Amino acid sequence: MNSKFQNISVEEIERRLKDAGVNPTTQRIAIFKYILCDADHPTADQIKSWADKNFPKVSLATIYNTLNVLVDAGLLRELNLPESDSVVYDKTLSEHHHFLDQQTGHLIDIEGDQIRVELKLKRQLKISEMDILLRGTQN
Amino acid sequence: MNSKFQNISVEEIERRLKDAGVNPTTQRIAIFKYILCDADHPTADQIKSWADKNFPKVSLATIYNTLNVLVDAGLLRELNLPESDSVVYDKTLSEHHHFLDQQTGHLIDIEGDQIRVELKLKRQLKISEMDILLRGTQN
DNA sequence: CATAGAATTGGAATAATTCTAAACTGGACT
DNA sequence: AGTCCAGTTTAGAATTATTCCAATTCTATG
Repeated sequence: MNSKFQNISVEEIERRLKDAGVNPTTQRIAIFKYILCDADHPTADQIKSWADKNFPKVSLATIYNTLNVLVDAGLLRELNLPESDSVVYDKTLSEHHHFLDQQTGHLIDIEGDQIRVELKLKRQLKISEMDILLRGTQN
Repeated sequence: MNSKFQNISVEEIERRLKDAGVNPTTQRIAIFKYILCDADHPTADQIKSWADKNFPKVSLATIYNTLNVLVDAGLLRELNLPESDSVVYDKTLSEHHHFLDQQTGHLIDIEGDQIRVELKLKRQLKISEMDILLRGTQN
């Protein structure tokens, strides 16, 4: 159920791109499908490595362009973890947080319903977003 | 009480450095004092700008060296916020989190006692650290 | 099928940080 | 005071992720 590796048809990918107002080009479809179906919080470089094995040519610039387009369209989120120099891309759009396994470096999504936060702020703050990063180990 | 700008004597700074096993050189004392007394979540570049006005010469490499030494000694923490390309340094060592004012870009410490988190994790995870970043606006 | 606007490309540019090798400092021992 | 040495500082080169740029290639539409 919670499988990271899904099978989504090219048609479905195209439809999602169009619905989000993104022109579904060959490169965008391929990159988006890879992220949705095969990858797990990939970096631009990991996407590039994968692309090099599966396409005649996709330039790194196109990968960055595409990722930015997808993020701007709300189809992906970018995550900037302190422990990595590279941005990783997150296909999960529902409210969620993250757990980083300090032994393996593996990043796991934690759905929003698994964390309840109670704020007792002294200041008058209007909170619009909240990022939580848990660190630790898995048994 | 919650003042960001404190007055701590050079002797006290030296003592803290020594206690943490850090050789209290002129540059380290100056930089550490600046962070503790005058700065608010500064970046290396901001420290460099300040240093340029107050010293004949402090190289940027020394600033980075010093910051790394202080972080390794547990005298500072580094924060890597998604919205900035640069690391910022945090003098507050007690458990706390952060609020980022999306209008001003200002970063505010939120003490640990103002946030209560209840975890209902499905997986068996042993949590050792938790970073929370709130975003929003101030009234 | 012509064409304009969008997408892609390779390579140069940028920016934060680290690396390197040389020069400098300051305390310990004469 | 003079020498020595480990630790520190320095300037500048190197690294790395990402963006920029100008030129080329697609693609949808008339």
